[in-house]
Amino acid sequence: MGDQQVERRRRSTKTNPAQNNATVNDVAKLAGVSTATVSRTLNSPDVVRPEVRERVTMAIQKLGYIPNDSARALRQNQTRLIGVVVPTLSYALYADFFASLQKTLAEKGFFALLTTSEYDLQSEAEQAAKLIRQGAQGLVLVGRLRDKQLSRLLATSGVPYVTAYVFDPTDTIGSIGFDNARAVSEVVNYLVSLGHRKIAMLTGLTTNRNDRALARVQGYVTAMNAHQLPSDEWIAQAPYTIIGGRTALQEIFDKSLQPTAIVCGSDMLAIGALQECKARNIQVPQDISIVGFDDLEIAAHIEPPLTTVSVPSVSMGKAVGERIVEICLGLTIPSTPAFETSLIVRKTTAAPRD
Amino acid sequence: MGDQQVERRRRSTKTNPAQNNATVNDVAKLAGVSTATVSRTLNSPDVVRPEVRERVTMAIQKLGYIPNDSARALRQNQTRLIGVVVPTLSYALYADFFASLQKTLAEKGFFALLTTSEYDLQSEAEQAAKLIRQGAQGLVLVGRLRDKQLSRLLATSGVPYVTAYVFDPTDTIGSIGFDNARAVSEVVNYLVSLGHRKIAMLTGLTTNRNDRALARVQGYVTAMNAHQLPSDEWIAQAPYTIIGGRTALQEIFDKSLQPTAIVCGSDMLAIGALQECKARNIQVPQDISIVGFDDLEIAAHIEPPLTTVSVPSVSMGKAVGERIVEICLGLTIPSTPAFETSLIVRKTTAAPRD
DNA sequence: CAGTTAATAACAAATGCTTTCGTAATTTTC
DNA sequence: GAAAATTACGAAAGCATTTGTTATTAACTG
Repeated sequence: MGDQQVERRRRSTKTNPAQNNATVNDVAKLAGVSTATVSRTLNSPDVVRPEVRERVTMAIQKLGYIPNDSARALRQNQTRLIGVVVPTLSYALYADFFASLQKTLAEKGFFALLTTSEYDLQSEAEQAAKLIRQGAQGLVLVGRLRDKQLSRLLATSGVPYVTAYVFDPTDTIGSIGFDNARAVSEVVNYLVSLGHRKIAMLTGLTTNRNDRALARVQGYVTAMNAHQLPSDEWIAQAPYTIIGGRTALQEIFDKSLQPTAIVCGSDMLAIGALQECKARNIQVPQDISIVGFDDLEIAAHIEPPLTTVSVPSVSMGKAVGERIVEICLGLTIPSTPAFETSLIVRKTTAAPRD
Repeated sequence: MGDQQVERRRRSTKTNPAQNNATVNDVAKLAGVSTATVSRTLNSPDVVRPEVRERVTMAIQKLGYIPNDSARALRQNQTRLIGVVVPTLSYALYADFFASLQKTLAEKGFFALLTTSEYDLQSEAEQAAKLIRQGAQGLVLVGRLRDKQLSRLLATSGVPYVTAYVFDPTDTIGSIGFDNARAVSEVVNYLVSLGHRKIAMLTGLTTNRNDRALARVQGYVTAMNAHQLPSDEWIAQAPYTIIGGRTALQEIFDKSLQPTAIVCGSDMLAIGALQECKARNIQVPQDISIVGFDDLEIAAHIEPPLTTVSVPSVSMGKAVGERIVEICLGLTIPSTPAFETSLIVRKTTAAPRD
């Protein structure tokens, strides 16, 4: 049997030319130990004699050895990659959420693979599928409403996931968020307590089945009903942008409705509404009260400072990060209660005239 | 020789309990072919007979087989992971940049591993090191000023990288950005042409060696010198926040300086300056002109709309994505010229009084 | 129809690391 | 001082792929 070709093909497939190349084998050879010992010096230094450890460390230094994580991942079945799909990064809320999440993951030795869905559930499903294929060990998603395909994939692949920004009392392990509906209801209650009766709502697009937006509308409708106030006509939709806020408010006015207060599904909508009022010479809060949602940095700094609902993006990001890591590591998992939002009253709300 | 223990330890190390498990082997068995054929149906379908291909595809379907990317990465030495370190995500500029970059990478089949440095070069170095260890095939960094350690690591590891937001004419391959200094010089020139002589500058923190901020200050100083105007005293630093802008402007006023125009290193600083002026009953632009930098969405929508410098974050993100992929794939690489910024004149600039 | 060629698929090696098992060396125990 | 226990290290298997080489079959040629 000719086995003389064993050594023939060495280092044949080198996609990346200038890549670092030292392997655990090179280190072992240089340090005069076995690869097992090199691995141990790296992963459980305490079980290798200081003297040997030193030698190995020197060799690593000298060769500029960097462990190949693909190999480690393959062997340990552990990529330490968490896939994250957020609607967008252009909205500060999600950017902050992700920043917090990423920081938490980093502390645990995990990495975030970030993609955006642009508020499209089908795109979300595609992104998630790609992330799983790429080796994501766990997934973080925003919202609980999702594409059928994705539901199936999550089930069949068995990849654990955590959802953020909505709270599902039936899943206190995998959902971390707050009660969007209740938060908006409280806003409505506050406005009613101020004396408002004609309250409009500006919401983000619900056509693409955005469950956060949907829940906020729901909260508005519920509260209005509870106060026996009309709501159906008083709702306008637009994208979560300043322009969106302006056009949505125009739409309300175009129906000849005369709201004394406007509840917005996001601060950007509220800022747009504020501008539209300014353009029409409507005084805020004297003529119209406006309430935002999210409490972005800018909200406190516009004129007049915006009354809004503060959302715990940062603590949610942290909690989500901890949770998904716990699940991936198979640790025992305490259930998480809903996070709380809080109404931040600034200068865009007041009692209606007379 | 006893080799009866070969089969003893099977499937022993299973870190992740509920993970998908079908391997290429299972698929091969079910389809009645070899693993090689399964691999080929996936990667070069044209070389396998349609009939067989069909059988394999069915088996893949049936088992819900998802290729293990760690194994593929190991074998091909190709992780398709690009590490990205940006200063922060809380600033919309970088969020938009990343969004564009990520989208471009996704189109090429690559993924972004995102971390933030919080404007700290040492942290940047640490993040980059982690990313390389995690298997990043290429790196995207912001700015060209970096920690000594990181420079060394980049050199020894041979991991290719691209820098963004600054342009280095000596490296038209690895640097993609614009001329920060010139952009600010043009702002100064514009203000001088309007008749301004007392021009202050509000800059981001330069103490942590932020080369974008540094270059912007440099551009201000150069232009002021060219016009034989004083500049040294007229500079104040603060973090890139609204509050930062307010305190920085206060600092200027506290020196009893009476600027008629203020150049800001970012829109957030400009918005802060604007607020400070409002608080002091200073009219903008009648009493003081203010110019921002970045052209965030909000800039066009505050009152009065902000004159600012538009930065090509999105096209830069796209170019960076294409470039780093080209490099990783070893493609031929055209050099990139500097991107252009443009001054967007809105309502916060005017000629000074008399 | 024998012989060459082309097309497919199987075999088996190789990727870099971790980890089990075994053993040699050292320490502890009675 | 011999037996037992402990410690430190090496040999080699195994993780799930890809891929160069070889074997098989089918097609084609003169």
